Amino acid sequence: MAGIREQKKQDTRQAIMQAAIKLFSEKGFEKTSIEELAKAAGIGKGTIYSYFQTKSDILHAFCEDELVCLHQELTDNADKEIPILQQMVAIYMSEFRLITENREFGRLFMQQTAFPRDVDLAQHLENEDNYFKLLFPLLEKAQDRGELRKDVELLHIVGHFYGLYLLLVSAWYTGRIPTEEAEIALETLFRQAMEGLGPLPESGRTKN
Amino acid sequence: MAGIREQKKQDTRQAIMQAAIKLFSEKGFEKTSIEELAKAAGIGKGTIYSYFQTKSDILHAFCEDELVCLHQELTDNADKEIPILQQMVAIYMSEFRLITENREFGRLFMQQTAFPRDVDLAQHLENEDNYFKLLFPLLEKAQDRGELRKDVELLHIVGHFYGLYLLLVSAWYTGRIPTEEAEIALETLFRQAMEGLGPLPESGRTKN
DNA sequence: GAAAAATATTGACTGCAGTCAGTTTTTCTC
DNA sequence: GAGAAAAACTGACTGCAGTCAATATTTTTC
Repeated sequence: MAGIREQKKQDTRQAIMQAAIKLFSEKGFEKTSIEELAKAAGIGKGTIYSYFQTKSDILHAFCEDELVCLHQELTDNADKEIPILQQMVAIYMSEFRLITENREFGRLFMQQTAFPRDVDLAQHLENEDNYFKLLFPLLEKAQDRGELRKDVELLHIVGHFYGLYLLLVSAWYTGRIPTEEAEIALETLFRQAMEGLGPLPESGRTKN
Repeated sequence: MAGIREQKKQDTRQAIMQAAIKLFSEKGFEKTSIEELAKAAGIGKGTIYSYFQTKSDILHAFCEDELVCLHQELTDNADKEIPILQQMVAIYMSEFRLITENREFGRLFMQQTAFPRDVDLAQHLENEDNYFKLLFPLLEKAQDRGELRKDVELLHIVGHFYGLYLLLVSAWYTGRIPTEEAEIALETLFRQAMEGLGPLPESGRTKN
């Protein structure tokens, strides 16, 4: 049977990830060498490269895993009846917390996620699609409740929120938005997105 | 007098930039080594590092220069009376063209610009401030013409547009938006931003 | 204009990411 | 279960980014 080999592969991958989390957290990403990492994981240097293409891939894989869990959890447990604005803020804020928990990790992850190398595209698109699949139902419900326009594609709506999230993270890295103001800033941006930047119609703004 | 030294410094910097443009264009960024670059510029390897902190800084400095010129030119010559939406599309599209002209350059530039390393923060913030100063007058005029809400901070408006621009570039790198659809996509996003994602008030949407 | 101080330049050196030819381990075949 | 085929593992090796102690050039001082 094809059992031992598969099992070992899982174990090795796990060992690399474990060692990576430990060392990256202790010494930082840059200061940890692949050779150290290999030693800590109890394998040879070359082996790492049959599991991950580059050093930062290891980090990225870890973040990706965390995010997938987080998103799944959030969308499963979310209260789907509260206003979509609050739902989106909640989802993106927990992503934000994960990213900003470790400044250095987060930067590499965001750089790779927002502007991925061509080599990583296939993987990236798959992750992104899964992500959209999680958000779409929430947005559809919101459309049904009349909170969102129905004449705009869901993909565009997701994109819109995501763009503003990118801005938030960018502004955090430049120091324009400090951690403690992030949530309020995101809410403000999302509210602006809902209401529009154009002039108020004479009937006044819709709220929330 | 403090002339010869200053002059030489200018010349050397220029020589590095020239050599960089040439080699990066011919062989690509990754394939060009600092040693080659130094030889092409007629200086020693170490000297490069007293002008730029890292290899990608050289690229970044080049892009930054180009963008500063471009923005100045655009905002000077722009027709300040056409709808703000068209103005913003024009400005960001020329930035987009510059970025996407060379995929690899552009990626590094965007990664650095959106999520800059802490070492580069001071420089980055200065550039960003200059950039805002160029856009603010355009937005203020638009507010006066009644095209933009006056109860939203200019910084938030700029941020909003910039976030959507980040999204566009990101979507281009993932292949979700092909080059030829970029302009229409950006216009759509910006229009959505103006109109809002929330439900249409009974009086109907404002147009443009 | 000579000696001293300040600044710029240099390339040999270090450390590490990533490769690859050779070796070991697992699976398949009869 | 022996021998062949396939897959995984390994660490010596390569190439390059970035450093730094030594050297060269420019400016300042008297």
